[in-house]
Amino acid sequence: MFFLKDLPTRQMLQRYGACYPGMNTEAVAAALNLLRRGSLLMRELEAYFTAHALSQTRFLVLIVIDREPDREGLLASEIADRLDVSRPVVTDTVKALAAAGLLDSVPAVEDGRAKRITLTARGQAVLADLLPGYFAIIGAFMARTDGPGA
Amino acid sequence: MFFLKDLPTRQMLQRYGACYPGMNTEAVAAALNLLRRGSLLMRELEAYFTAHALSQTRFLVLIVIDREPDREGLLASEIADRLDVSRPVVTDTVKALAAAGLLDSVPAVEDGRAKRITLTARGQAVLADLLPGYFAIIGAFMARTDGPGA
DNA sequence: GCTTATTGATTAGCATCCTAACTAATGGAG
DNA sequence: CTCCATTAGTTAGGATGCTAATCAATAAGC
Repeated sequence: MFFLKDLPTRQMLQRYGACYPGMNTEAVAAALNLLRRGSLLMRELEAYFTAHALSQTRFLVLIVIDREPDREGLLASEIADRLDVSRPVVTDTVKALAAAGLLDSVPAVEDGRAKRITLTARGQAVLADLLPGYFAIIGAFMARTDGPGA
Repeated sequence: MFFLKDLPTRQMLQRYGACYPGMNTEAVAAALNLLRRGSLLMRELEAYFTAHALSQTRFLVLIVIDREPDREGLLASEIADRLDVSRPVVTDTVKALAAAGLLDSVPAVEDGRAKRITLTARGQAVLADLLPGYFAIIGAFMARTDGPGA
């Protein structure tokens, strides 16, 4: 998360640019906007998930499993591959979601080390319940911040 | 941080949109791009700071103090105001930066509760050292991802 | 002037991320 | 077949964020 509330003005950046000749003022201004906007949206989404006893990461775990319905569930390592989080995070997240009844985790028959992780009916229902609000928050945020002030 | 590596295609979003009538497909696609790009840049910047014994947040603390040279340092609560992090985070961050010799923290004369936090000469030097690399990472990232594929 | 509310900062406890090290199962080389 | 490298998953320990509760100093009410 990028926590700076008031981004430097173009003027301030140009002053920096004078000191650091290689710097692309426009690119930096755009990047700081990207970071700040992304962080603000992230905060809103995290609050939404927290209010529903989830988190961004837990939600994304549900999503990536739901996204491949032809597969008979995913392995933990496959989830980690699709999600740019470390394996231990997948272990903990899956454990929490299974405890909440949203995922099932059964040993894989073809590989004694692996586990097949699937959505339960309840997991699918929770996902379907959350998506409209998720899209609504995103839509409202973009409408609010996509203008000239952004 | 937004961890989903492969964003949903427009086609997948449109299928979702069919199920959830209120959804603005274009806005959602743009928002997911915003989140993912922001997270990728954040990762690069965090790696840069980690390699220099700092973190994004510690760096921003240095920045906000440096940004107001006319003030005789900032109070911890003023740092928290400018930085959208909780007070305890400021307490810990300032403590760590002071231990590293980058900040000074002296009791405020006009208010027995408060502390005036200033950059040391070393803190200013570290900041000046880090900025060129920071801007370079941002510039490279934007050049790489700002194109049509982004 | 004394009591109470507010404010600056910290502490305590929790959540979630990471890397490094570990266990257990698989699979390939000889 | 046996040994060893690889792979799946977990555990352990550390960093960093949060909220709620606490302590101390200031400010405000009567």
